[in-house]
Amino acid sequence: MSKVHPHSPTAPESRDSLFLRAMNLLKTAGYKKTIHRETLVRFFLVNPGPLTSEDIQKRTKGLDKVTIYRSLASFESAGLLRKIDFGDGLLRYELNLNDGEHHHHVICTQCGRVDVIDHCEASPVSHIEAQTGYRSIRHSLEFFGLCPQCQ
Amino acid sequence: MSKVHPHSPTAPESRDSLFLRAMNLLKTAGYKKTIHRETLVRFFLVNPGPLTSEDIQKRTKGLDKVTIYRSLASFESAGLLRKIDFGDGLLRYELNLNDGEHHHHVICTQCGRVDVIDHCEASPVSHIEAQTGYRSIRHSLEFFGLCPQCQ
DNA sequence: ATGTGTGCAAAAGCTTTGCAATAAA
DNA sequence: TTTATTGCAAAGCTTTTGCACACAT
Repeated sequence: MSKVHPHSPTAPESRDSLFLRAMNLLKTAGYKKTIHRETLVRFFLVNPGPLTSEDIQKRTKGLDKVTIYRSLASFESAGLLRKIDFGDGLLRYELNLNDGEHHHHVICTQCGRVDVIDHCEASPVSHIEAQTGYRSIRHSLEFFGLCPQCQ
Repeated sequence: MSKVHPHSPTAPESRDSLFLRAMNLLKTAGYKKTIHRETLVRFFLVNPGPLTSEDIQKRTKGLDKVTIYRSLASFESAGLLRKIDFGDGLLRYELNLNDGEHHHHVICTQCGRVDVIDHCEASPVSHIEAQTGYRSIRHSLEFFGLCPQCQ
């Protein structure tokens, strides 16, 4: 259901290096190295998401649903993944190995296709902080429309 | 749970006029006038939201949960309300009697307070359309942080 | 009179939790 | 050996659906 069209075909860091870095993040966060976690990390390196737990279960046969949910929670807390909510009742997870650079998505409301928008163009956080008095602000920004194929 | 701090203390249009306009939108959309719907419309005029179904049920005693859900759906389809998703598993609804001007929110991750951000500063839709080929784009943008009281 | 709205109960759907068995360090 | 992880089943939660009765036009 979640077809994802990647934006950056050439990765600057090798997959092996990313894998090691990811496993290290898990270790640092106090998580043990298990076969399932390795499988899931490798899976996300190839399919960076955003993916639902169902997407993941279908494409990594043999993994229990609960194991997936718990792994996703660990990965998020270790900083490997970030959770995304498109507002359709399903949680999605996306690879997040470059914390700094965040991006957003356009979701096709017809077919569910997801594309990445490279540059974040939301209002500067400093501006919102000044206007509202809030601090430590993060934001969630997603676009919805009809993809070229569905128009 | 959803405390909302309004941004615009003075309404340009009288409450009675808004009420009539809202009921007219319902009528135009083919919905009948019922006591519950009138109650809910009046409630939203005083509490523009965003509010969860639980917020609404607590503050309009006597209304059945299912009636609320179905009314909210009618109101949304008639254009009175818009649905908002803060990503916490609860749907919220907000008065939407001025379709044109849309705004966003800052949500306190500690106490749940919600403030309004008047000006939308997301990337122009035309720019996203040109970049992605998507059409009929709408967007969802919410900010999360610590409100002044919770810092 | 006809079709819509309402309320109760039950179902759905995704996500979490409990617990005993298993595996990692 | 001590602590975390896994898998199955069961529970939790919000939201939706079914159906008979009541109400609006």
